[in-house]
Amino acid sequence: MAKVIIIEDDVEIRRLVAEGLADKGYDVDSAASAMEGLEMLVSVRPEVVVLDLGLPDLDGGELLRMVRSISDVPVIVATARDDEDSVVAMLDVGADDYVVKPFSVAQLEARIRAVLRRVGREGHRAPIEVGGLRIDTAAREATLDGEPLDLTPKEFDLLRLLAERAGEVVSKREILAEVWREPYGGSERTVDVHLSWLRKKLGETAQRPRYLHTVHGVGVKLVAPR
Amino acid sequence: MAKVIIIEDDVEIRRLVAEGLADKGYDVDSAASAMEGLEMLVSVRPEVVVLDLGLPDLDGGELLRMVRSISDVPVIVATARDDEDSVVAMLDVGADDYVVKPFSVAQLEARIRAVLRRVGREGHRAPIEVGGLRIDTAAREATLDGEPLDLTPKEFDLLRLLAERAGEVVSKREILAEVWREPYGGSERTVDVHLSWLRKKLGETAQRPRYLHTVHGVGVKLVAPR
DNA sequence: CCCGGTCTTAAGGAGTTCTTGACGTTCCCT
DNA sequence: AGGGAACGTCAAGAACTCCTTAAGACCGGG
Repeated sequence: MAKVIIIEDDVEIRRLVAEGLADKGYDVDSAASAMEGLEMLVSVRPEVVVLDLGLPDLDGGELLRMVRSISDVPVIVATARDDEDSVVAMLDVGADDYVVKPFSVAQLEARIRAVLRRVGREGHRAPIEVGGLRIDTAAREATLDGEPLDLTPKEFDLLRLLAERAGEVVSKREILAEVWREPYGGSERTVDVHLSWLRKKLGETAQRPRYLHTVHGVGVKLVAPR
Repeated sequence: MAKVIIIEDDVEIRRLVAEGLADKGYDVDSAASAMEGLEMLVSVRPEVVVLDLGLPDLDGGELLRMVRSISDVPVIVATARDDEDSVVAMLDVGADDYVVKPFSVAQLEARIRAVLRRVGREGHRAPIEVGGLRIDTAAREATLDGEPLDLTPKEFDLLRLLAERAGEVVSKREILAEVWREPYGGSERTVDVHLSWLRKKLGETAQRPRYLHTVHGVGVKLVAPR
């Protein structure tokens, strides 16, 4: 399973987390200091880093920047109490997610899995094509019959999800889980609204669909127009 | 048999349900709090979760969202009294079914079985074919001799159920349980009406059946016409 | 600090789908 | 053949889902 490294100075927490994750099948290494963590990063090449803020030898933000300079590995920050400011700062510098101490191992694992899922999916693949639609996930660009579509982030994610599963009906709940993953969903109405906007940009209406077909009571599916 | 976890703070109910289900052959674990439940979710990896609303440490909706962020495991919500609003909210956030307290173990087990049957079927991604009928469950499309059938949700579910068990007589009560998710209530007349509509769309009548044959006093079966 | 773009939420209205009850027909059993 | 139960169909209203618009919240940049 996935390789994880924990950078955390508190012996107790380190051991707890390391063992907890190991029990769940992760391949875990841990470092007690920033320096040790950096060395481990290059030697172990983990798929996820769990980084404690408040290390004795180096400021967390500084360390995160250094990590980012050598790798794109996802970093989950563990912060003591609900320190909003530092969390925001961390996300700003490139952290992927965070947990607030005290956290359960289960909670941490949930974040790890979410992060892995996310990056796993973003492995740049060939652009998706459905009819005259072309979705370039790497460039984050979409075109319709060669014309570029000006999509907002959510619209793009929504379109990509539906295109990845072209021909398959996707429920709104599923869409919420996939596209709106932070911080745990919203209402299905929101999906409706974004779908409506997407339709407008695709030059179609719900009554006269070309790509986006709603399946009453179930969800939507994207199909190539005939 | 299937692994189930119960998340319920009331000791009495927890014990009752856990023992009741264990008697029926389920592999049951129980948690007394939301946090414990989450940990159990990742450690035990149950096939079904029974979740009590009104836990002391976390709002049910919040917990359900967290569960959903980790896994797609079916969740059956147990709600005190007939709290319509919270039930609707739960289903909206991704609950699969619910029971209203006080509920019997038998009742709960019926729901569990229905849910398991349902998800077990999701694996069947391959379209079903019976004679000139073709039912694509992923795309939620049905065709007859290549011509698309315009079916309502219930009609589609009904046709799929019968097609999955082609040649076998299915009772209306069973249909109600599967398609209408009402193991107890529900009028069989409703099934008749939908069957009638289905027949019309299949281009046949009850008197001159091609696919849908009623077996008087027993139920209906779907067979390929000869 | 304001501004533009984006997202969420609320609400109305339109359209579809479901349920119900009635009534006629068919089937089975005696 | 007759009676009763099960079944088939119709029509109408209830219930539900969906679409769209508009208004405000939020966020980052100028």
